[in-house]
Amino acid sequence: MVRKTKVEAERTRQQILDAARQVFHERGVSRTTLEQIAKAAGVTRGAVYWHFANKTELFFAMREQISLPLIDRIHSTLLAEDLADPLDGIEQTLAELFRNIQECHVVQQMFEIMFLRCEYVDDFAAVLEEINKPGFDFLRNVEIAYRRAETKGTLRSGLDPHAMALDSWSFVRGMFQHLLASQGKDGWSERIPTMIRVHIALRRA
Amino acid sequence: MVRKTKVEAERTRQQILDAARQVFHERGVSRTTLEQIAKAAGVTRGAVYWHFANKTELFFAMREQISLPLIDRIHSTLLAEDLADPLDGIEQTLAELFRNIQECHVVQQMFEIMFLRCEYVDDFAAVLEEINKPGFDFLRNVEIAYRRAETKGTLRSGLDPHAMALDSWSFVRGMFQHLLASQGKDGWSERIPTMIRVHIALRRA
DNA sequence: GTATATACAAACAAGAATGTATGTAAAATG
DNA sequence: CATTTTACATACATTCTTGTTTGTATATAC
Repeated sequence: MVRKTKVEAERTRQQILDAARQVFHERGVSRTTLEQIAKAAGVTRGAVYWHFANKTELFFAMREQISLPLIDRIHSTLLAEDLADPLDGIEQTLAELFRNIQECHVVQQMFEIMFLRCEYVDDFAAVLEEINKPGFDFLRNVEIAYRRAETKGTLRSGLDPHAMALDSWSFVRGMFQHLLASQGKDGWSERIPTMIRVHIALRRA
Repeated sequence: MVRKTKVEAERTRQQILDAARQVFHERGVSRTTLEQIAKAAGVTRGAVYWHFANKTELFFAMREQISLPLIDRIHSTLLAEDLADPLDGIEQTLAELFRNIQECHVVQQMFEIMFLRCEYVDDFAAVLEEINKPGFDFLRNVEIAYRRAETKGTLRSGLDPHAMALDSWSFVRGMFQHLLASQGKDGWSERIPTMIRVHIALRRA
């Protein structure tokens, strides 16, 4: 076989990452072998071991590549500067988040791997904390948004912004679970926008 | 080695089930070997293969033994006959549900296995549907409770019982995730009763 | 243009893990 | 009391995976 140029090598690296996502999604992380990934990527295990030390490192690389950009996008929308009603900002952010998942096949696969096809033990236990971290950021920012709504008087009086943020966070995480666990069998996808609207409407003045 | 009596055999079967839960929880389902389970149960793989055909069957047996009784308990509380305010019934049911998880070590381990240490592929994909089913039952019953509250006038007017049930379901499922994923590190456990109260208060008249 | 490092493929060695087959002593059974 | 199951332990064969090692053609650096 011929030696590849640097750009070609980078492309096979990407192919391996893509193949890993596919196979992880299909067989579960623990049960996929590097051989399967290599085959799906059209290379041999040699190439995989050249680019990644082992399966764990490959998994982490695959995950970061997809989730990091996603996280950035979310926060920029949530705290957009002075909206007329911050509650609209929250509503739109949530809607956009779920739209992202439903429309982007890659993101959806990644989430399904994270929630349904990965065992968080040993090396992977660290991933859990990395998953929780953006959650905490989200929680904090949503609370800020609710607080702004309180100031502007669009939040129904008597509602505590912190408590509302906690409730919304649970709501979001639950929706995630539903959406992923239902595997698109029930009509979950279509109900989501309505559910988000109802959830926010519950706390409008 | 001596042959055991029937009751003794039943006890080793139970020991294997207990050991399986422990080891599944510690190492993740895919990564635990029957050898590890056997060792933890104080027997050999021979005993495991005698009582169960393979790891999958053992997993299913372990799961059913714990989850079935739990499901029964939930529904009986949720639709308790004519409470003054059905919303109180929902609140109490949720509180009790989470208390169950926090207090019963076995239940907690089982849920952590299901949510964080199991890959839902191939044989295990069927488990997902079994998990979803009691969820649907819960959803339906909560909706009934909300409808009763509407009739009694304790549900804030203008709120749709069905939409409220969906919101509550997401809320519960999200709390599950938080509770299990946080691994008891943050002060989640203590906040839960308050969160439940807030969630229900949002929809009181 | 030569030397060297690169980007893999191919071969190798070793250790699990699984399923099955065999052995066996004691409990059931009659 | 003789026979037959039962409830395992032990041994075996086979298959998978993994990690490493070796080989090599060719970009790339100088």
